[in-house]
Amino acid sequence: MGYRFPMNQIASSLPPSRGPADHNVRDQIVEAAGEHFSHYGYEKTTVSDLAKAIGFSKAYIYKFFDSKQAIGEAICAKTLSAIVVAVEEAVAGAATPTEKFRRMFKTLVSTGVSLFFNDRKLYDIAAHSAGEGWPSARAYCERIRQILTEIVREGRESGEFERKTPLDETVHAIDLVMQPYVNPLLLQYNLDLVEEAPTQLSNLVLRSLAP
Amino acid sequence: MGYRFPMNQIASSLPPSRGPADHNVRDQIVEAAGEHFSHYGYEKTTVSDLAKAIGFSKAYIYKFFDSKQAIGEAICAKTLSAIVVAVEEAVAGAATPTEKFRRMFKTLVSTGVSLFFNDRKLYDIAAHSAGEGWPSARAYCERIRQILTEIVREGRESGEFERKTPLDETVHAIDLVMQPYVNPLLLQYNLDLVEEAPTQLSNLVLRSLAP
DNA sequence: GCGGTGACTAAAAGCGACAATAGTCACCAG
DNA sequence: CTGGTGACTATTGTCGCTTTTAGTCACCGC
Repeated sequence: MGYRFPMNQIASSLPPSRGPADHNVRDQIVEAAGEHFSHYGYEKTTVSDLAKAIGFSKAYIYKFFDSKQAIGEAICAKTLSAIVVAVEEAVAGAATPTEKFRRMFKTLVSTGVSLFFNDRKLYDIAAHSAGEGWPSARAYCERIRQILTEIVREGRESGEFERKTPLDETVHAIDLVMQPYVNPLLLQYNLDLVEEAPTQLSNLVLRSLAP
Repeated sequence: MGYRFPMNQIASSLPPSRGPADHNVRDQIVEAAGEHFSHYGYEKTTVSDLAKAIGFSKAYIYKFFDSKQAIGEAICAKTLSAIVVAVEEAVAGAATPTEKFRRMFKTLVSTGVSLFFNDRKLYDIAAHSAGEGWPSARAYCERIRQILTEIVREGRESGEFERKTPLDETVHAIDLVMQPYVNPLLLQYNLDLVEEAPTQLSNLVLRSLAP
């Protein structure tokens, strides 16, 4: 039996869903939710709306999801996954760890901001998710940290970055620096810094990584 | 004629007040506001409450302040000044620029957090102020940046910090790093990081400043 | 003029009745 | 046993109304 989520999707540690994992109807729900949430927002779409959209009763939806929030989580995970994918692609296209880090940071911010402006409703879900510490948001931050760790590790191995400080500590500190731009909840308060921050902070971080 | 605010107070660039600058009644208003806001919060205290507390009519208060918000600003400025003073003292007690920076960051966070837990009502005003970009909050951030600039400048002169990158840029980047812990609006979202962040981030910043 | 106010208004907060919604459950069809 | 639902409830949101509240102004006593 396959895992509950498709490959590059962010998997919640404790999936708050029920019913069969891969089921046509489940996908239909997620799809309908994606459109409705994106159009009318999380609050303004009722579970009945989703039921109507896929031609089933509201009660049937609860065979697949524990709660409306669980549906929100699924959408949120999908949204955040898109950012992760963008970051992964940007990183893959860079040659050196230094460049990887720069691109990672920049892509992270720019996709986040673009989500904010082009898909505000979905962004709001993500922000809310981060604020409440939902698994989807946690998993997202965790994934970003992993990518970061990989970059730093690679940089250390190639001798491009210093090797004195403990890896975990370094990564954690850099993570703290990026946090205000990674976390959707915080990003919205830093929109005015979004132009300068990635470059300036990348410079600072990279200086701190110099061997 | 003296300036509108006592020496180590944060002065708004465009003082949104009216009436004589140093007037007994003005001080009484500020004092009463300090107590009421701190006790019952900004929203729950009415201007009439303040008037009653000092034994004058509500209308008279508006001879000294443009609006309730202006009174809020005064209180906010006072509150934030206290943080600045704490930071200045901590910095003054340190020998090297490195140590000054460490203490600055640490004091900033710890006084901010202590404000959050011990004077929540006042903290909320400060957070609101920062969110709305009131002059008092701007001035506070500006003052923090000045102190930071001074430390970096001193460190550069003494050869403790690198001198290659432009001073402004360096300071700005460090400022960005500290922002989530300086800005009361942001600090409240980072309370769980408050233990580790100052040390970890200080380490990172200082590594980036190494000559 | 200076120190001070009550009476007014426009806008917003508070409130209670009512409607919409999340979530459950017993039950039905094949 | 799988696939599916209508009818129910407890909670939450919303709407219109009343009360408060920020802010003004003309005016008073000295």
